[in-house]
Amino acid sequence: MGRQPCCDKLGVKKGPWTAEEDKKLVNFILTHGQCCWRAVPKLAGLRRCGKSCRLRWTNYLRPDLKRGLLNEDEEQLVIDLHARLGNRWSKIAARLPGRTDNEIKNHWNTHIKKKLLKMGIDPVTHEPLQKPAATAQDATCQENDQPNLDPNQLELPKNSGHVSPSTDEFCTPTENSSTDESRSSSESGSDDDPLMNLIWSESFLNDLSWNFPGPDSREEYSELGFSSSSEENSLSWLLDYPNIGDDLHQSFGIGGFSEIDMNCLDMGGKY
DNA sequence: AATCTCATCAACCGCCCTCTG
DNA sequence: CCAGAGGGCGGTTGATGAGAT
Repeated sequence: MGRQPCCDKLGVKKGPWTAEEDKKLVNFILTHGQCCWRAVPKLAGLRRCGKSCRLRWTNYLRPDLKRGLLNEDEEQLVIDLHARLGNRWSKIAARLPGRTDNEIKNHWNTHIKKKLLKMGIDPVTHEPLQKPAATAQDATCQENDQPNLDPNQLELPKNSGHVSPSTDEFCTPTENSSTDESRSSSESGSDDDPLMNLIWSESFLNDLSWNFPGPDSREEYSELGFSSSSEENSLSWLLDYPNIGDDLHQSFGIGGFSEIDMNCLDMGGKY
């Protein structure tokens, strides 16, 4: 019998999303809410798989997403949760407001895994690594001069003596988020994300002059060659949604705008 | 300046789970 | 209870950018 593919492969576009597609998707969801994903592409005028739409929305377009690297507290939380839950990224993500399973998974694979290995901890079992002989890995571990930790008290060295996370810290990662100094300069905490700053800036919120969607400028947008690889480009059209948060809240009860998030965004009582 | 290597992350794939008729 | 449809999840891949040589 075989399972029907989730979508008709014929004519289904793949690859990076364009600003135009993003616009269509958000426009549709703002209008209709999250309904049957399978029907979304057709109704929204997208040549995409429903799954792809859902993924794009949940991982990228949702307005309640935090951007930027996980800060130390979030990282620590991820490690703790992973020790208990394993690779259940969605469950882990559920405990980190504004973070997606994909994001956490990526961060785990690129940052945390290495960090744990350096500390001599098996990232899979959270047990101390066996040391049959002095391996290259062990050599790197020694620079930490850190004894193998009890997995039940997993704690990163940087965090030892670190005060428990305050709500503010949790919401607005600061410079201390640069746990991986080598990469963080260009993409440090969400505070530095120009896109989100732009979207949630006062001037943005107060600018009532937007008219969605302008027939000229916006429509030309995707033809200018902007690709979704650039957040600024691919999402700047979101500026056309002055009440995006309200709409989302009312349309389908997005829970992401928790009180915490509201505080983080510091929108001066906008909501 | 050009090329190579590595790291990152958005997106896809396919399996599994849940819901519905 | 069963089968099929749809959604969700986790693993993997490929494009891209940054740093090293």
